[in-house]
Amino acid sequence: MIEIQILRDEKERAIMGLKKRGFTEERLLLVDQIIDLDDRRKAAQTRLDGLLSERNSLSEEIGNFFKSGKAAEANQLKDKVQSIKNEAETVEAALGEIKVTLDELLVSLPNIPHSSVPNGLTPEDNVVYKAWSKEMPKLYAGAVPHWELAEKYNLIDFKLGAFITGSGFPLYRGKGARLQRALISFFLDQAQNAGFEEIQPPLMVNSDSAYATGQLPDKEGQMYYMEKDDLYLIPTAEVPLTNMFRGQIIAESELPIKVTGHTPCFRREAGSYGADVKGLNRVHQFDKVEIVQIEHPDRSYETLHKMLDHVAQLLDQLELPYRILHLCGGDMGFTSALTYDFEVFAAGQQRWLEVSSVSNFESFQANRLKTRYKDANGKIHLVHTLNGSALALARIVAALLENNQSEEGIRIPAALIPYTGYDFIGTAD
RNA sequence: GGAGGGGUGGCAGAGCGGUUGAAUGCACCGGUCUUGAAAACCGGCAAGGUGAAAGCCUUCGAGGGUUCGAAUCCCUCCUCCUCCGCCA
Repeated sequence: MIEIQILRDEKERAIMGLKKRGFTEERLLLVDQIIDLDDRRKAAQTRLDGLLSERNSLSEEIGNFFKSGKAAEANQLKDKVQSIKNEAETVEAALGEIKVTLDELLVSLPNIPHSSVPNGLTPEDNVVYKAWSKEMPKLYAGAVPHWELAEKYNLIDFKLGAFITGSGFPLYRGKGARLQRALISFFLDQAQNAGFEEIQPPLMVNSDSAYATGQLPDKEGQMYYMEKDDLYLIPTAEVPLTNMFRGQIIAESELPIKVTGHTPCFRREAGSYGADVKGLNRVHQFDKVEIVQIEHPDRSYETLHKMLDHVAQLLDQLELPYRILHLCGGDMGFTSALTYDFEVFAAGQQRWLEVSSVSNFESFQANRLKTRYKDANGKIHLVHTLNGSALALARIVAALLENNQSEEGIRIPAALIPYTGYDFIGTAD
């Protein structure tokens, strides 16, 4: 949720930013509506406060009258208080309505894109921030996509997963399952080396948490929901990891706070179809290691780039060709101010697959989370929150299998061998 | 799932209808003292809204109710602890 103060103080920047997200002139009126509504909120609040103040002092007087045995005077004042209360009730109801409307409008407003965010509305408008300059993998003539490799070497059973649960729920087995475990351990170790504290969070969250990080109400349909318990299955570890800090006031000296965690991620992905959803390209359940930082506003962009370096280094170690995209205004998530996507080239399909998304949310999430820090002067400000995938497994596995295939089998990159315990997947397995 | 007892400031812990936003202690910050530190002493120390400020208002797990007035009484929910049952 955007800070109203930003709309007031930096209205021009806000308008410019929202235009990048494809806001029409008509929708831009929202900004003025919000400011106007906030003015009305203040006026109503001031009036209510005045009435309550009056009520409080009269109540005190009544107390004093009773104490000194002047019941008649006390009862007289009671009538006066009653009329004040009636008025206060009316004002309070009006104020309540204003607040509800204001909140609805605010919640519908996405984050203001950073000034560097490219113009454009569709994924085609994303700008390549860092291209792959080295060699692309050269495959032999009989190379195939990962779903065929998975079947050939008995690594992943999509049919069995579909039988047990439904499509989009792969079942990993043998060396396939071991590869999953290896990647998770590798990613977590790397994150730990980079100073992130390892967390194992709950995999279901309540609506307060989903709301605070922006999954609700924006992406309600994206999440699996358990009605009986009013809980959501997490679509990413970002939700529980960021909510660790909901409502907290952190000492400035403790920033940045860095946490990481591996979790399965559950996504309904309603409405997807075609080649996009083949094999591991898009599934309902996949594993991911997420990195989250709570950072001082002055340093958040510097930190964002450090996170970029961290992800890049992981891909280097896995020997996967990748590129970094600077997402355009229209393709960025609702809560993000600046997002870089990492795409890995999957040679068996000859296509780029998104494996990581690294974002700075500035104070947008923090505003809903009410996560703040106290500066040296004792002043309290909202923190900035950032997160990134480091990394998402399913598509990494896809690229790993496809790019390292040969007639004999699949080679495992050196960095991973200590974790897999094997260096090759062959037909003999 | 059943029975009982709790949820108050960063922590501990009073308050149980009328200057209680909240005693007291610890922690923390500033000062005095000291060569320095500790101790001792003095002072400060919740958040949000509004306002230039003084101030005013709100908040004692959450929501609702009673009352002129609620941290204090009533109802609902959440949560924690103890005991019983079940269980990886």
